[in-house]
Amino acid sequence: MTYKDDIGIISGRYHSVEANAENGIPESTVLELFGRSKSGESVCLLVSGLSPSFEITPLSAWNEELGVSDFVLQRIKDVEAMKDVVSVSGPVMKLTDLGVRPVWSVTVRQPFLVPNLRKILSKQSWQIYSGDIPFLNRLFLDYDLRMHVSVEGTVVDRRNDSNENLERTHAVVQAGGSGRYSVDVTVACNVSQLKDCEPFQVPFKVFSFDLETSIEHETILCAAAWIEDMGTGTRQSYSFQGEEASIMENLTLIVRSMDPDIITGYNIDNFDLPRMYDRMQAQTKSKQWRKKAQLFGWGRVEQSESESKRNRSGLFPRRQSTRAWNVAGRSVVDAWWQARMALRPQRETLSFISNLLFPEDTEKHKMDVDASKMDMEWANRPEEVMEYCIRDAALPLDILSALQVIRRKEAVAAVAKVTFDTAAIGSTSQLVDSLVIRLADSENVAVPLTGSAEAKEGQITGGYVHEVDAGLHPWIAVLDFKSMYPSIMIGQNICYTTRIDPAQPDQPAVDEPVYTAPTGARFRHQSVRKGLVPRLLEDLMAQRDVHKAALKVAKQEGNIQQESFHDAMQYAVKILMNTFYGVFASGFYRFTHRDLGSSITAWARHNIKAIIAQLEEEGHGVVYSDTDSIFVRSPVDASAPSSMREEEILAAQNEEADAVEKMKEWNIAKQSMIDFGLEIAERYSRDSAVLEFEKGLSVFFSHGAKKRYVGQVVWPSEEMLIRGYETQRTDSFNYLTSTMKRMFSHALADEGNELVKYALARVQAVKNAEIDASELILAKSCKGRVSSNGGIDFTKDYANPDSMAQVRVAKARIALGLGFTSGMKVSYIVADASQRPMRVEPWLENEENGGISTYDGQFYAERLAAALGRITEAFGWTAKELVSGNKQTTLFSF
DNA sequence: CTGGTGCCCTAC
DNA sequence: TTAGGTAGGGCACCAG
Repeated sequence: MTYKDDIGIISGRYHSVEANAENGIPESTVLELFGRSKSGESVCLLVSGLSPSFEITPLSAWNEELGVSDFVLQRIKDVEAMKDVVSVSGPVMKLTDLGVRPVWSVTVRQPFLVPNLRKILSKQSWQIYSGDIPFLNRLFLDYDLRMHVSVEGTVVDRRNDSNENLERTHAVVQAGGSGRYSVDVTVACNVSQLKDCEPFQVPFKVFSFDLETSIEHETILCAAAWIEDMGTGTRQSYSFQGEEASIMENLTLIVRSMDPDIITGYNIDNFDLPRMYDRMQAQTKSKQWRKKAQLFGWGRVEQSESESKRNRSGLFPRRQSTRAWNVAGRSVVDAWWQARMALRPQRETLSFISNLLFPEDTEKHKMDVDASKMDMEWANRPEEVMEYCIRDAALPLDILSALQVIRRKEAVAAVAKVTFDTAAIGSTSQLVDSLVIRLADSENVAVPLTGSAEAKEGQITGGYVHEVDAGLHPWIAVLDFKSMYPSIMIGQNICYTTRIDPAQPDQPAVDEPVYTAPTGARFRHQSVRKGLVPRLLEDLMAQRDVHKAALKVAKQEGNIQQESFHDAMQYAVKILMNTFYGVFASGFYRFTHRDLGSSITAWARHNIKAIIAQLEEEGHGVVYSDTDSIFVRSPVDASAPSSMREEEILAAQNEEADAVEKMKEWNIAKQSMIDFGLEIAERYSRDSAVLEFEKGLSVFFSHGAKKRYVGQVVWPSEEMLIRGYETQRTDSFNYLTSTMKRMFSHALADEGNELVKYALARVQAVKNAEIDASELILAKSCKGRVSSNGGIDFTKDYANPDSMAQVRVAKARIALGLGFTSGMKVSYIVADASQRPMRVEPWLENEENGGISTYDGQFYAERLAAALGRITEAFGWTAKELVSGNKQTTLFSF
C-alpha cells in the first residue's frame, strides 16, 4: 500500500543492516525518521539508498600542471582495498584550506566505522573532509531537505495491525527497520521519494508530566500527566498513585499509547527524568531489560533488548550532554529552561513563573502543598497533593504555549533546515553548519573537520563603546546600523572561502580588487569569488523581508494563524542571522579563522568611529555609542523645553497660555529631532551599511558609566528606555528596582528636588526596617556539580565556594531537603552584613514571610544608597548623604 | 581603606 | 571532554 503525506520530522537516527546471503540482502544503512504527518498520524520513515562517506586529499604538494601522480593513484587504490571501505570515487576539484585540490570521496560500510578510518587515514598523510557529519544530517544536506518533507512510500506496518506470526515484525525488518516501531504507521521509502515541502504547522502531540517524590526515600509517590493535541487544541489529563512500579508503568503506557512528539514538564531535565531513570535502575537488576522497558521505555521503538542497550536515541531517555535529553523519536523540551531563557525571571519557581505569565489566573499558582514536607503532606492529605501534581503537570503546557516555544522552534528548524530536535536542543553551530555545508557541497568547497582550524590565541577585539557624558541631555536621536555584523560580512565579502592566506601561493593578481580590513586581513572581491556566508546572509535577509511582508498582509486580513506563522519565521531568520558572527568568531568552528571575527569587528569599529568623527565635525555632539548605535544631540534650540511636568501637561490641556506655548515649543523641538534623525540616517547609509533612525529621545540620562542609561522615548512610540541599571538586573531586589524606576521618571522630568526627596525617604525607610522583607529578596544563580555520592560539589565551579552568598544559600536549601540543580537561581535575604562573610538566610517560597526572622536594615540602606547615589549625585547628593539623611555642612558650603 | 580577584549579569 | 562572541559595571571578599 502506498503512503503519501507531508511530515514534520522530530528526530532521526540510523540502523545498520547486516548482509544476509540467504535472503539476498546486501549490507546497508537505513535511516529512521520519526515525526508526525499533516493528517495527524505519527510516522516512522525507513529511508534507504544513502551510504556513509567522507572525503580525502593527499597532504603532499599539489601541482596543477602535473596532475594526479601515479603515486597518489596507487595510494588511492590502497585506500580502496582497506577493510570497511566500499569504494573510492573522484577526484573532484574542491577549494580547500590548501587551495584548490583533487578530492576523493570514500564510501564506507557503516557510519560508525568512519571515526576509526579517519584516524588511520590521517596518520597516512591524508587530509580528511566531511568526516564528522552525523549520518542523519547527510540526508538533509545531500537532498536539500528540512524538517518539513513530502514523502511517498510503502506502508510496512500500522500500530493496530495484528502480528500473530510476527509477520509485521518481519516486514519491518525486511524494510531495514530494527523492530516494530511504536508509531501509528511505519513507511519504507527510498531517498528519492523524499521532497522538500513548504513549512506547515505540524499538529504535534505534547506530553507534560510531573512527579511528587518522597524526600525521605527518593521514591515516586504519585504522578500526573497531560497530553495536548496541538492540532485540535484539546487536552487530556491522567493521574497515578500506588506502588511506584505501577505509577511508572502507567506513565510509560500513556507515552506509548498516546505517542507524543514532544515531552515537557517543569525542570524535568534536572529532576523528573533523572529521577525516573534512577528509580528504574533501583527497581530492576541490570539484566532485566523487559521490566526496565515497562517502567521507562519511552522511545518510539520496540521494547527489545538491543533497543534498551542503545546509548543514544534509544528506548530509554538519556542525558545526551550536560543539558539535553535524548530518546528515540521524541524531543525533550524543558519548560523551566525555556521560561528562564525567554523571561529571565527574578525567581525560577513554577509559581513565580506562573504568576508572571498568568497574573490574573490565581488558580494556577495557588501554593497549597508544602513540597519541602512532601512525605507528611502525602500521608495527611493525598488528595490535595494529587490535585497539586495534576496542576503542576498542566502548567508547562501553558508556559510553552504562552511563550510560543514550539512554533518558534519549528520555525527555526524550517529556516535552518534541520530537524525539530536539532532546533530545540542543538547548539547554534549545528544550525549554521546545516546551511553552510549545503552550499559548500554544491559549490565544491571541501568541508573541514571541527577543531581542524588553528586555535584562536587570546580574545579578538570586540565592539567600540563610546564614553558617556554624565548628566541629562535633551533631544537625542538614536541611530542604529541595521544588522551590523551580517551587513559587514556581506559588504566586505567576509568568508572562510574568500580569505586571502598570505602563506598560500594563490595570491590575487596585481590589479585584482580586494577588500582589506583595518587589521590588514584581505578578502577576495565578490566579482572574483563570492563567499558562501555572504550569499547565505543575503538570502536570509531576503527571506526575512518576504515573511515581514506576508506578516503585514496577514495582519491586515486578520488571519491570526498566518500572522503568527510569518512572525515566527521572520524572527527565526533574525536569530539565525545574528548567530553567524558568533559562530565564525568562535575558536573551534569548522569554517573559522581568527581573521574572520577580528576583521568583522575591526570594520565595525572603523565605521562607527568614522561616523562619530564626522558628526562631531559637523557640530553634532555624540553623547554615547555602543557597537552599532549612535546617540546624537539634535540641533534643537537650546532654549526649547525637553521635558514637560505632569502639571504642565494638564495645564496645557486646560488651555493655559504659558503651558500651551511651552507644549508648542516642545512639539516643534520633537519634530526637528525627527527630521534630523531621518536626515542623518539617510545621509550616512551606504549600500550594505544601512543606518536607521531608530528612536527619538526627548531626554537622555546617564551617571557616566557605559552601558547604563535611561531615556524618554518620544518617537516612534512613547516609553521609558532603561539599559543596564539595577532595574534591569535579576540579581537586584524589588525595593531597589521600584525606587530607581520612579527616580528615573523624576530625572527625565527634570524634577531634581522630588527625586532627591524620594530617594532620601526610601533609604531611611529601609534603614528603619519599615519595609516588608519580601521586597528585599536577593537572587543569584548558583552552579555546582552532582558528585558520585549524590551530593553537590561546588569546588569545581568556585575558587572559594563558601565566600559566595549563593553557595551558602544553596547549601542551606539542600540541608532543608529542598531541590537544587546547577545553574538555578537561589533567593535569600541578608540577615547580618557586619560579619564577614555576611550572614544570609534562604528565602523559602512556601513559608510565612519566607521563613525570615529579620533583615539587616543598615546593609539594605547602604546598598540602596550606593545604587541611588550614583543617580542623585547628578543632583547634588552623595550615597553617604542619602544614608545619613542630611548634607554634610562643610567649610565650603557657604 | 584600598586595590586586586572572582563572579554575576547585562548591552550589543 | 564540548563548543556563538567581546565590553563593561558592580558587588563581595580578602590580603595587606
